[in-house]
Amino acid sequence: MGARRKLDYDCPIRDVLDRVGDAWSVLTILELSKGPCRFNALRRVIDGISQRMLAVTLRHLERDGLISRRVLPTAPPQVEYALTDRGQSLHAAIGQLNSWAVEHQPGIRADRAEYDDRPDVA
Amino acid sequence: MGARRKLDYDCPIRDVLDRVGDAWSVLTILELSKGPCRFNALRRVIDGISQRMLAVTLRHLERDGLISRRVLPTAPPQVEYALTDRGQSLHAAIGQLNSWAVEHQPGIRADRAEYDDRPDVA
DNA sequence: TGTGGCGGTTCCCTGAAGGTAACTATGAGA
DNA sequence: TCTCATAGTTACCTTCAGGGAACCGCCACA
Repeated sequence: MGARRKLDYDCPIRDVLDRVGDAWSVLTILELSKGPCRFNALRRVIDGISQRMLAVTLRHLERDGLISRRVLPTAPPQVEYALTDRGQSLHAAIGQLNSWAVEHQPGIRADRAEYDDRPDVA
Repeated sequence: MGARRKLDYDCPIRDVLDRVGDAWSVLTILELSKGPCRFNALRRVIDGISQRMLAVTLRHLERDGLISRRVLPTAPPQVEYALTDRGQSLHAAIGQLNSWAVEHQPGIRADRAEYDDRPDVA
């Protein structure tokens, strides 16, 4: 949140919004919901994300216990990320929100158009 | 979103995240879910919000058809904001997310503490 | 004739988010 | 031997969201 106001008075939903309000976090969770994935593979599939932001995002998600990080004992060591159970459940919750979005998007779009069209500068 | 990337490829959830990812929008919806409220009353009760951000937030919510704006024919005209049906339903969806947050916050907090404590700079 | 509340709008300026690019080490393959 | 991929980290720089303050017209009250 741009506003670093402390309206985070221990409010639980602020914790989740800090993740869910972040586009990269959501996209990353969506990707990982399809199955485990490595760093550069994620980078290639999450269109437009920078190396730095992917690293930062993954660290945040890992810190919150939403994803797991596993280093594979391969030649150049590869790192596999996967959703934890908690991450899965958040993915489900996001799905709920997504359903709401899908259901209401047409109406929202229409209202926006109407709002933008009316010249009631009055 | 700081990133003005166009990962908004018509993705419905981006629309809703643009509102839900915004702290002020959520707080405003939460306040209005208790009942209609006027501008300055909202300002007083939403701790820390600036006049400008309240105006901006209300306009966004109104544009998306989540709240209604009604000018009362009083002496100094007062303006009453209220959740629309769509706003109510979003409030419900936020409630779902809130439940998730409340349920998982202890675990998240614990994992964060653990993550921060371990000095595996290795 | 102020002063205050109503509901905003406009300006400027800062602080933080995030992009870019350079750098790290290791091993495989040409 | 040179180059690529693996997974990051770090420094630098730009952008823009949002805070703060000033300002608006209007009316009531004292």
